[in-house]
Amino acid sequence: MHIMQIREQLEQVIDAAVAAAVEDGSLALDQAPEAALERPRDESNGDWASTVALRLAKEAKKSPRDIAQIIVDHLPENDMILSVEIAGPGFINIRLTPTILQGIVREAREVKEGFGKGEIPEGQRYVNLEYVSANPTGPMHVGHGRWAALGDSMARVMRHAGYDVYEEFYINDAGTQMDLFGKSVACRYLQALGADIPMIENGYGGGYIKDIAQGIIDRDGDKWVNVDEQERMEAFREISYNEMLDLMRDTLAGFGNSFDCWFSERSLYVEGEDGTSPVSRSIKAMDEKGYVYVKDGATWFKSTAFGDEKDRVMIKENGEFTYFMSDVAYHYDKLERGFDHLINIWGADHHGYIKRCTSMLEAWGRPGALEVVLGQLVNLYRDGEAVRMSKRTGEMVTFSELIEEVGVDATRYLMLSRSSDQPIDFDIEAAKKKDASNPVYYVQYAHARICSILRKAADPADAAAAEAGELSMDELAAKVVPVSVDLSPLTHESELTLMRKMADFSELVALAARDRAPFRLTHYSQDLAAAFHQFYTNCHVIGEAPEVQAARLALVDATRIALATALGLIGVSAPAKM
RNA sequence: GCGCCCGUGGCUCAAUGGAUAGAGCAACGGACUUCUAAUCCGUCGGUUGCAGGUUCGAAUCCUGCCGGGCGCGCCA
Repeated sequence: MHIMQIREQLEQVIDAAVAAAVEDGSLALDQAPEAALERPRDESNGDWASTVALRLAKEAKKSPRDIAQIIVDHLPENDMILSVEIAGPGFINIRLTPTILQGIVREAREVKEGFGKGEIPEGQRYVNLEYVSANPTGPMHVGHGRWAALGDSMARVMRHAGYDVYEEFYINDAGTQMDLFGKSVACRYLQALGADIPMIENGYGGGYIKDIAQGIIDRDGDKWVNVDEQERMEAFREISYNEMLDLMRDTLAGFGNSFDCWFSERSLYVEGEDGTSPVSRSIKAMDEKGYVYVKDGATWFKSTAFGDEKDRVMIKENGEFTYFMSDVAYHYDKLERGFDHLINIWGADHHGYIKRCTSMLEAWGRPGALEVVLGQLVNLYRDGEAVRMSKRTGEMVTFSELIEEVGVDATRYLMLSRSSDQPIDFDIEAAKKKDASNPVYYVQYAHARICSILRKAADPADAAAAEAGELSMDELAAKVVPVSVDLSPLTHESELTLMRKMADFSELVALAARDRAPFRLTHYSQDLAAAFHQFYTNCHVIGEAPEVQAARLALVDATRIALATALGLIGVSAPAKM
């Protein structure tokens, strides 16, 4: 039986019991209630519990415990339920037969990395997920690292749950900031070649600007000194832009991100053969609905029509476009590209920007199409001391430096281990520790232990092949124990606990996807690892009676698959050895 | 001032409106001649910021305070 079916089948059993009770007059109800099944937090309260009796008390005019007893008395025959008991104020606690739980082991081994996959109807929508979108005027900071981890994991989790997700990086390569960037580099260039000039106002002060300038000197020498100022700025702007973009691509690729698209803001202003651009088309579409007007020489979007606190300027009095104009065109372009749903991950400091953006989608007749996930910021510490994050003084720790020092796995795990609406205090020294205080190693260690068992149980030649990388763990496991092995020996309490935890996986993935909350996977992977470590302590595998050893090997392998899949969804590696 | 987010053991965090609020770290005490001790077991630790309200039931929902973070441009 498939995991997702357990809940559904239990619901049917409860529904049938209620219907039977109504049928013979033991319960008086106007309409059929929900089965109200949940997973009790405390295992001693069973595998599943229904609160239906508690909810029905008022309508049925009986005490919850009496109702529960009536429902239990009417439960139909079935092969899933081992035992039922009424507890507390009227909970109906259900314990599943070991056979049902053992089915999880077989399923995991059959579907492997597809374990826990879902197909929710909502997921049929084509989702555009835009995140990081750092300005190409400097290296990424650690906050961007959090969005990189969050966005990537959200995409993975949502895909696993059945969504069709397209990952996009928006490059803010238009506007005055880019010019300032080019001017800043030009300034450092001239200074390095002996010019006694001050840094421009509002220029970029980071040390990397000097590095870029020095790179230009190394390549081109002083050939830009006597060039027209505007021409020099533009040339330097483009050189620096490409250098920064390459840097970001490298950093993100090294972190495990893979964007389907790097979208250039500039492209929004480019006219096609028909003489229109996303900018012109987006305004036109808005205008046709009556939400555009001109006042004081500027062109406005009437966002107050949708509850925004004030209308927003798209084209300034002087004819320049605002940053907001780009976003109007950008979101319109996404719709034109056929996305059904848009998700943007933004830093919490952008929350004041949300209303005007959701308003534009409403103006185009697509209310609700834009969803903004706000992430709180990252506070960096080193041994408890706050690390200053000043871009101006160049004192900041960049994202790539952080990855280099802490490592991808630990960085990802820690970045994802808190809900995105909570700020993270990220301590670099704590993150580097490879001991019990660092949960990522706890989880990975469980996986490594499993692989070790499988190698030990295997033919020495196969084990050697696996260590040499010639045989995958899936292949090794298949040789060690067949999928069809008899699982009935798996009845030890530690084994049941482990299987119950695995049975939670698909619902957890669906929840994490629905709530855009990949942090649940970190908690889940820790729980699963804990269940395995306990099993490991309590149940020996190799050297047990043949049928017990075989069944336990299957269980161990299923755990490996579940752990590797869970870690994979947060982008953390599952090492075969530690 | 207005708006958004957040207050849970000493620390870091959990808990689709459910049962006795759970884990880990730290502290203390145990467990390796046996598949990896990066592990396991136990003890200690709480008026869920405060006060009301909603209901069979509230850390969770509503209102008001207190405290913290962020935002309120024809900037990007």
